Amino acid sequence: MNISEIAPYEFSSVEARWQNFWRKNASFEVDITQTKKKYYVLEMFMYPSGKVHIGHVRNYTIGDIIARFRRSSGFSVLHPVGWDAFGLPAENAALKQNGHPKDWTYKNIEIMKRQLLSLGFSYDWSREFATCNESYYGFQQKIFLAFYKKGLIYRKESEVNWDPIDNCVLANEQVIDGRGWRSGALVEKKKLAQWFLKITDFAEELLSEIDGLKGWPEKVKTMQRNWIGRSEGCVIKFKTDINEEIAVFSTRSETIFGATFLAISPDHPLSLKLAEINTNIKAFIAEFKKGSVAQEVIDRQEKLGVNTGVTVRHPFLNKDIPVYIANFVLMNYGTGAIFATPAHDERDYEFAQKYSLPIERVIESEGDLPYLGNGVIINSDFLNGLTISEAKAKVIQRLCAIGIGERKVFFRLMDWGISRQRYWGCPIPIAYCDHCGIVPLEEKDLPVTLPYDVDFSSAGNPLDKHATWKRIKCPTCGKNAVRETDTLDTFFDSSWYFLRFCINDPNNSNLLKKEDIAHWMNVDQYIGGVEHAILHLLYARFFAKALSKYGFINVQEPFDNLFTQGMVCNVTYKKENGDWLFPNEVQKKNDGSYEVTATGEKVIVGNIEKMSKSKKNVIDPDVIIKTYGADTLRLFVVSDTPPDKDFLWSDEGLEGCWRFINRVWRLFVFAKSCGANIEENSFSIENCAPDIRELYKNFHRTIKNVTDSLEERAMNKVIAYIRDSVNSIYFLLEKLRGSQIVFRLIIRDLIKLLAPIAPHICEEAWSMLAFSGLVSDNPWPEYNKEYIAITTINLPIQINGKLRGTINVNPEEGEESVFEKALQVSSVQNIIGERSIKKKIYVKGKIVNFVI
RNA sequence: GCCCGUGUGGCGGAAUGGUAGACGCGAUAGACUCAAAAUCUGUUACUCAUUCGGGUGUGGGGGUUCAAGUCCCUCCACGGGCACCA
Repeated sequence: MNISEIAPYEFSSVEARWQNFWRKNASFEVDITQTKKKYYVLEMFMYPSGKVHIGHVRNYTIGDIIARFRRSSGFSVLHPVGWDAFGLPAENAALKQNGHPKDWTYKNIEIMKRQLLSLGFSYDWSREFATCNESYYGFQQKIFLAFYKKGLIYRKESEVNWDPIDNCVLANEQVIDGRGWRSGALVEKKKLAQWFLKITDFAEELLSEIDGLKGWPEKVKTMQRNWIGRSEGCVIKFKTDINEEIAVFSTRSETIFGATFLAISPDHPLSLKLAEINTNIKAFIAEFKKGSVAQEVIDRQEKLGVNTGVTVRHPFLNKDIPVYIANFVLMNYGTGAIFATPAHDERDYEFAQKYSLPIERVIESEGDLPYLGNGVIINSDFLNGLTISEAKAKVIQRLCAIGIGERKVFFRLMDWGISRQRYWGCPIPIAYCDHCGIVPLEEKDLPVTLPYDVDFSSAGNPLDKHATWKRIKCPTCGKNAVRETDTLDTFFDSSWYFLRFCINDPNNSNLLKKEDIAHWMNVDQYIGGVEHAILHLLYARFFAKALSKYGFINVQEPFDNLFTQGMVCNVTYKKENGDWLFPNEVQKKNDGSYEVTATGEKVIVGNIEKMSKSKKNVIDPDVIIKTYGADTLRLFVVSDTPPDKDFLWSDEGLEGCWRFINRVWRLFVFAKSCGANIEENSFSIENCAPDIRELYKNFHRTIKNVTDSLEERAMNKVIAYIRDSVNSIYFLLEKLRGSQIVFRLIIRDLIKLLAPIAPHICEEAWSMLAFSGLVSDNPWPEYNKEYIAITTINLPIQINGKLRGTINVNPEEGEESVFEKALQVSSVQNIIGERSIKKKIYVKGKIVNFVI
């Protein structure tokens, strides 16, 4: 048989066949009775938006490769799949298409599930659930009640984006340039009673335990640390001339002698009080209240303030300093008040300049103010001459001693607002009774299910407008009451789903069985986008801690290893008028430029950007799977680029992977034609021809390299090593025809090595070559240490650190003998000539270097 | 502004302080073919010599070392995160 005559690989029927086989045989279902060591692989679950995109494919392929690798390495691998199914887009789509969020969501799940199946992922489908399933959110309501009863959930007034025309609350993404997305009205800040989760109770733990997360990227840990933002400082009470105290928080207490004014937040109680008697202040606060709560607007704001007329006494100086209301002081951090030291703080400096307030230097330095660096304290009475840290310690001690200071730690982290004025979310199991107030529902009344018959035709929360749903009897007194009509933030849903996957039958079980959780947790490998580095991962960590504290489970940190994959990018194409074009709408011309295929219009090739619908630089996985098969796509999305880096789509690269799949296919078919069903134990490598022996030994090195690279999740290297060994096999193809046993052994292990990446073709080859069972069930190949031991090396010889030749030596050979051989190399002799050698270096098995 | 990260051929990228550029893409040549495609086999950092061979090269500059892409200092560029947090 001539290898070039082998027909192309018929992926389509093969892939469908094995997908059906795995599904029918529940090949990847697991339970806790298995005696093997457990391994839990989890990819961040998907929002059912309607279509799987290439970014998902990359994420889930990385996960599947790890899952399949661990499985064949002898682990019992839990690899579940589910849907993060509540959320705003379903409501938007329902509005647009006159449909229902529930129908829209379940229809999308069906479509996307079919897509996932067509990629051959090794999921345990028996554990699949969506967060909008009653069994899931019903249990979530139990968690809510438990947290509520423990005081971890509370109700508080909080600001929201309010659309005054539609009379409804807007999510941040519904505010566009400060206006409501539907009405176009200027969005206002409005206070509304909302539910909060006291995540700040766990701030210290959430921060300190980041250090123990050895398997997390440093970058993510840093982001979480910054987000929690612990700062140590001192709260200082200032006496005012109106018989009140103002408490300020400072981390720079050593600069207190430079304090020339106090600034308080417009939301500070004193501000509000003064507003009642001072129209200037009232106007200032009113102006401040306008405008959006959106961060981008706040960030660009100019520093503004108003003098209250109130003064405070400086604690150490015989002087009074004014109190200003300033828009840059935040009520929700620290005490909502600061002492301002313009000489050593940029914001204070800017404010002082604007309002012509005095600026007094208290840290010695040269150059312009504000000065933020280190130095010696000056103009500060008992602090003079001290360093910053000495002064800080001394002044805090003094403030505490005279009873106006207190050491204090504040966190940037704020409590998590969990209520949303939306329909498509988990109902909050609370009743409001005129007699009893806020009453939690009882467990027997759970789940509180979402009504299907809701009206989206007018603005506002459909649950609130529903005729009957919210009217209930009070669980305590039995009188008429109403339900809470807010639903939970979808981050709440995704904060514990990984625990639910541990339960055998998550759609029917009403328990979070401790033994199941104990068996599967922690997640050994979690994989997802870095966009969830802060919120989702922080909330999930918080849930694990809170649920453990209240006895539901016993898990401290849920994710042992975290892997954040890069984005999938592609070039963009535009018409001259700026309209974006899909890649399949353009074609390359002979001169290398592009034109619109249909019309011949000129095409501008734009930047490489993250694939997104709006820029139309998307690739439809379905089309790729149909044209090249799932294995080719899986191979492509992890080849070349390391999985944590951004991946650039290229049609040529994809073609290259398709060629490689066919190249190995031909190899498999060729191997089959060579026959051989000979037992391994009748084989001795010493009887082989030298080049075949070398090939076989090198293949063992490939096994090692592939295994090591998989351990470090470097799929690009895995593929490089496999390709390299395939090349070597091709090189000796005709000789291998006469060495069936070696050939068969190599092919057998090659199939195993490739199987996690391209499972369909490998399963097919495994069965075609009559190996027993499934390749998915077979153990990972092991390498023979003797075969990879190096017996001769090509030793580089350097002169003054420059490569001048090589010699073949045994790595065990003695130093003197190596030098002798090295000096005989003609290129080395030519350079050394008559010169004397000052120093000879031999690093065993590595290098020779002569210094002349 | 602060905190991370990254900088290597035409491109994606390899390289426990020890032969820089594995593997792939692209390019290019040969074999096969009437021809093309596919396939198989070469070549492919730059540069001078175009024969042996030499020189230069991992963002720039400096340093440590027998030896630096790798370690240290410094500057530059790009990417990301946070950003009135007192």
